[in-house]
Amino acid sequence: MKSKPTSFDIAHLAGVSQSTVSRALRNSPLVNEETRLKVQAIAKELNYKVDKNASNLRTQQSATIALLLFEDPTNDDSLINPFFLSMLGSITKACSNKGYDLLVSFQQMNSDWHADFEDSNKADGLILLGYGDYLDYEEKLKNLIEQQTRFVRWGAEVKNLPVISVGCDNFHGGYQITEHVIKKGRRYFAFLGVASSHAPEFLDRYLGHCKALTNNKLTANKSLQFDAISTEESGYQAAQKLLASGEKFDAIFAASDLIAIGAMRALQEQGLNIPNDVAVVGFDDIQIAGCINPPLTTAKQNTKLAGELLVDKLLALIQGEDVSTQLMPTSLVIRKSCGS
Amino acid sequence: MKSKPTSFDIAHLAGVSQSTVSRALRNSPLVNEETRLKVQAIAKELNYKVDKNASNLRTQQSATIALLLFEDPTNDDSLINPFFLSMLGSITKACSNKGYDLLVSFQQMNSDWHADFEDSNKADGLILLGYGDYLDYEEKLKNLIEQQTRFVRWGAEVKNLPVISVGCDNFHGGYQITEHVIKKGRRYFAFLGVASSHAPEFLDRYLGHCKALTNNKLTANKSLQFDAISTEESGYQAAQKLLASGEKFDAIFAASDLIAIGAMRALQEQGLNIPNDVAVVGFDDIQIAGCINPPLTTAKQNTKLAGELLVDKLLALIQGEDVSTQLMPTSLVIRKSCGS
DNA sequence: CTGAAAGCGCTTACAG
DNA sequence: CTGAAAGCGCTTACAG
Repeated sequence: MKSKPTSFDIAHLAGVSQSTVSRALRNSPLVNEETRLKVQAIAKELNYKVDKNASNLRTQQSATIALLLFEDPTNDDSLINPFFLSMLGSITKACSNKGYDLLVSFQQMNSDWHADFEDSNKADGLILLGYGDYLDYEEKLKNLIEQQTRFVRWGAEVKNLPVISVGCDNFHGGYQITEHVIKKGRRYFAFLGVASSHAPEFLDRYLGHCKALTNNKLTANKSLQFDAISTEESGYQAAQKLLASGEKFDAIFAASDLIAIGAMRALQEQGLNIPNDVAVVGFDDIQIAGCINPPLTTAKQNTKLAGELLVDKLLALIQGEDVSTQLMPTSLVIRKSCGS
Repeated sequence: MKSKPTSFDIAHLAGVSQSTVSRALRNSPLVNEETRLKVQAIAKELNYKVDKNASNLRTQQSATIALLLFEDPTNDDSLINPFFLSMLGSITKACSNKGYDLLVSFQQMNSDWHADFEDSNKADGLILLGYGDYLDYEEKLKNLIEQQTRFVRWGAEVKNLPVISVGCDNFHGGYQITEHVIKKGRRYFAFLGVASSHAPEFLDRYLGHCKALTNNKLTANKSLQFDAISTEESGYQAAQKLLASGEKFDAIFAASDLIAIGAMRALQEQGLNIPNDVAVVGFDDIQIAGCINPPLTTAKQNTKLAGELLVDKLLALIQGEDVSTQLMPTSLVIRKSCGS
């Protein structure tokens, strides 16, 4: 196994200095055309590649972004939430379009996040993506800020902290989808999802939901709100509690598609027809949403755009530009689960 | 913005040499307990992190694995195939369990794969994952071997090349699922999927399928095989060709779940009942498979195990150990689409 | 147990 | 346009 060629090997073969090789390979205008071509030809022949560790060490940057994907530890699925998986795909693509590498690492929300700091060392910046108890999370954000780590995150806007977020307009999304179902004639809405400051995104969806109700002269009944985190199982359990409560309802707004899917399973097990007996709507528009029976009406979050925005903003931040938080609109995807 | 502390800063503060700092931080047994604790305390206080570029340059390794995810360019979905997304998740988790970072990059199957070589420079090894025309792909494998790149790949065994693969026993999976449907009383099987050396995995599934037919005294009718790549749309189109062909069939074996889902859409649009009129089975067991209507019977590929095996084998390879190709069994997941 | 020193492979001011 | 040289921040033989 011959060892990898270095720029000195090429210099030797080309009969020039190592400095010139380095310049030629970087397409420096200082280098004579002829010399450059000669050097590049030899480099190609030897299959030479610049050692990134050396060049990064020298230039003090890495052309690498780290993605921190964290999850609520109460979710013991070995599967990652499909919504975040979709974000992961879109971020990966956006990075490669920008010529950046992407370092991916998983974190438990309740862990020490040692890795984030380590990663911040191998990467020029961080993208934070995941879910879990927001109050735990906020603590970690403060740490990152203190470390002067450059990062952006997916989620609701953070008040009182200098953090760049990209997220969806959860309030408006919740408003819009609720209003749609109201127009279909439903009156008694249950909400499945944590609606507290522990889950700001869900809370915003809930507040939009409530606003739509009151604007339409309906009352938001707090006894029809049941906590759930974003898993199918949690949605199933929340729907069972709802059914056991004896409360009257003809519509369910689930804070995420996964919750909606679990709720639908619970309802169908009870012999209830969706949407005739109960309309069900979700949030996210994960890929499964269109394939289940009945297909799920939902508020779509544009993951492709989201990934691009996150990467663009982080790169701008790294360049030292001014960057601001951005809310994206959601779009209503009407399928059969809501009665039309 | 203060610059990052180095080991010299710590040495200065601790009143020891920089060498000792380095040793202390690496928990070298050579260092006095007391000195070590002192150094580590200061490092923690300054929020010092070892510069990976420097240490990697010095040690000539990176504790990083690169994942090359490539796709057939004919698939213009912005979404990644859910099966590979699931593999991505499992590989990411397996890497972090082993203390390795994962660099993810997308490649177009028809591109030059420049990045693979570049990545091989930032990473200790490569994992190849994706689909596309196998014949194009083989050429690239030869290049990698020539570069003496250490890599493992997901897929069918490669003959005549020294390549480590981890894959499923596609032949047996195809056999098993076909036999199950035969036992349900079906006699006329269509196969949707490319069945040629351009797609070795699909071909193996097809061959297993044919073997099950002949072992059960049925004939594999080549006019009931329709090409499809692994997308919903391609499955939809293949099923339409099947319907238009006028051939008689009471069962479809789709080479992947995505193809099956597209085929089901085509059948249902024609008013055909699944499974009463036509049994449909797929391959992979992607997450959607259990949620569609009717739920899809399929041959499950264990992505969690696959990710772990890929990472384990690559790390063994990096350690210079002997590693061999491995086939994993698939497991039959029986749902309603096949008539039971 | 500790320190002085070499060197990993680059990039880039500096001098010509 | 080119070369000699410094230096990025570590790790680790070598000497004590």
